[in-house]
Amino acid sequence: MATSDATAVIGITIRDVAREAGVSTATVSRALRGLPNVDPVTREHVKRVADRLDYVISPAASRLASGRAGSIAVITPFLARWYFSKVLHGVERILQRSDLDLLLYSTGDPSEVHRVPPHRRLRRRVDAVLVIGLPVDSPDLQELFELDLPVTLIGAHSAGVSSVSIDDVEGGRMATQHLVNLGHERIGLISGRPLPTPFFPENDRLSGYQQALSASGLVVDQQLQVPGFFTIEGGEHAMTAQLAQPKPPTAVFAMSDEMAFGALRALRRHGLQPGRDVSIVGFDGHEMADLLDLTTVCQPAEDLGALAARCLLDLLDDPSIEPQAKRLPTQLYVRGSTAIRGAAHPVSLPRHGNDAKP
Amino acid sequence: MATSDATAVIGITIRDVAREAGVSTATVSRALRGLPNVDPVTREHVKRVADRLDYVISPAASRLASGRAGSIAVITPFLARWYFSKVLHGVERILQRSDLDLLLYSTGDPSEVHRVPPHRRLRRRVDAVLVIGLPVDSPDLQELFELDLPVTLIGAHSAGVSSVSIDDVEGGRMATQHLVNLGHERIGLISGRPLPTPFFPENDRLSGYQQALSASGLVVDQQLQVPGFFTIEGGEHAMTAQLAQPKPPTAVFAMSDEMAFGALRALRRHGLQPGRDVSIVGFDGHEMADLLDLTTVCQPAEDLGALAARCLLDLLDDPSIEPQAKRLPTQLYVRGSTAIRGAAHPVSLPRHGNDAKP
DNA sequence: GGAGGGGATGACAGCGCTTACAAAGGGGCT
DNA sequence: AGCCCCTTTGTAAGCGCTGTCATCCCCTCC
Repeated sequence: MATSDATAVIGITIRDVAREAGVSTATVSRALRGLPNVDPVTREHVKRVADRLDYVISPAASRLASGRAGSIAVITPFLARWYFSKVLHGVERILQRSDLDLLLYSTGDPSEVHRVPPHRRLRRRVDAVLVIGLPVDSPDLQELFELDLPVTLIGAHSAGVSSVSIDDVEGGRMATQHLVNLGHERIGLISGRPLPTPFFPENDRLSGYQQALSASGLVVDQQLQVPGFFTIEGGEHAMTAQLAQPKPPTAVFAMSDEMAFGALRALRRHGLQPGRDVSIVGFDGHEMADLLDLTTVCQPAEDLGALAARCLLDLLDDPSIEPQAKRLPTQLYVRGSTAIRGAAHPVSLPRHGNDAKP
Repeated sequence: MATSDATAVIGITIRDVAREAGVSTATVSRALRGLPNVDPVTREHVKRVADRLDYVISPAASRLASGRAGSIAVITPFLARWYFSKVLHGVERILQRSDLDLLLYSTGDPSEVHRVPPHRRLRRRVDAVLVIGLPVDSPDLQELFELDLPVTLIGAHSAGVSSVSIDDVEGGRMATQHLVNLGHERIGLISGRPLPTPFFPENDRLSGYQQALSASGLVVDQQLQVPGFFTIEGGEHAMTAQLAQPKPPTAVFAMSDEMAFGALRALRRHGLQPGRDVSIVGFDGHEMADLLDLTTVCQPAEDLGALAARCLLDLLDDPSIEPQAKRLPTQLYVRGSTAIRGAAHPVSLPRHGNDAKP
């Protein structure tokens, strides 16, 4: 291969800059990368020449020579769901300022059949990995750890791995306690998957739920815990199942806003009014929660992503940093979907949620 | 630098595979990449050896030698908004099967101050570019074209550039015609930005809106066109502004579901009921539209992304393919937020005097 | 004034692939 | 039998950087 003429249309190389600036390629490399031990005058000169020639470094060459991949992978099961897109946004914002490329890998639902296992693709391709909300016991993740790359987990945590998440136990407790405080005693739960996954948000939220109930001397009833799979439809089905019980709950904590939205729809379909007939608390702080007047536990998803990205960048700078699990606070936003138990009337059957004016 | 011992911990190289398989590195390269003119037996053998050694090609080396960047950039202004995250998901799904890396670049709102202009970062770094929903007149995009890379636009179109989008004129017409058919005569519009952008969805939707009105002999009233900036809040403000008019519209077409959601909230805040008092049509097919009983023009966002990715892959395969503008169909979903004008009661005044439920 | 030190620069050998080109072998065909 | 062509394989020259090492030069200090 090879065009021996370096000035060809293909592109300006470091050699062209070196020649033009009257220095060696090594000096150009050092000057442009901000390395120490370069005369400020030389550096300025080189920079100016590079600019004038419109020189752009060849990432491939640089990577090959330096052994660094120059990019980091972001692995997420979903792209179009609230939490994941928010986190990704935060990550991107930070990474954009670094000179690392952001390689996006979506795995799809962990339960699905995989297309290409990420670790296979990641080898020699990235310097570090950011994982959004994948269960730690996922085989993919295990193989990822074996790649021996710096990893930061978002929304999950694991011993010996740096992570950024919220305090899900506290979040679950907060949501449930709110319902308890309103006088509710039969408090249902719309959880994620049927089988709990260790070290994963849903377990912690479940713990918080259980703790809040127990602390108030309430019974933790397995019948009142229905999986909603973190989707709107799932939430709707779960709520419908709750309502179908012989003794339905008077309040429900849904582990995500999207499931809570589904629950709201189920209520509407049953002619029930959120807050008055059944109280609902969500989890996330979805923009739509305000719209639907849903009480919810807000989590700073975008900040989680940004913080995780910063951690990873730091880790890349100084690999000796001990991994640590950082937490960001959550906050309860109380809205109309929760109310004192039996505040207005016992269950009645209005058609649609809209009340008359005073 | 340089460990001369290739079998070092650093990694297995093509040379190791070649030695182990008893062939030359060239043959290994050819065999592994599926190039023609390799004896099937040799190929199988090489593959087996490579597998056994757990060999992974070094992208950097491959890219440097071949001159291909091995990755494509996806540029999007937003990550966490419905349309963009859906499209991105579609793109990712297709690209995952290719051996190209997906580099994610979010520009933020085009009106914002930029961090790093994308084209600066893209040079020598990607083989092709996928642009989601950026106005064609954006300076960024212009400089992008000058990079002379294969480009595919999603949700916009431009002469000489391949693109994938919906028929926004038809979509706007469909939404508006629906309202006309229901007997509405004062039909408001919640648009995107105040100033129209050439070749951009909002202009086409606007055209569709105008066409539908004109075709039915209705007046196109500038006063009834309010920008909503494609956000919930923007939609709410816009709707509020519509209601504050001396002669408010009886129906409104919002150019996105998120703005329509905001409009719904504005209605609620004014004690008005969607469908009965004011009809609202959205645009997108957001999951939440079903929940909120919003009539909307559905667009297949994920399919748009997938199709665009396929186009770009094809273009990369065969650069001689003529750029073409592909379109995907939209579909009107009629729900409760639109109804025959004055079906229940004649139009009541927005501010006060709202009657109770039947 | 000479030795020693340190900052600035240059020379150059790779990094691990790809690919033109050359070479070798194996038929089919005349 | 000899020729030609095609398939398969090997050889080796880069791709455009980085990093080590050597060199040079200017200062400082004794």
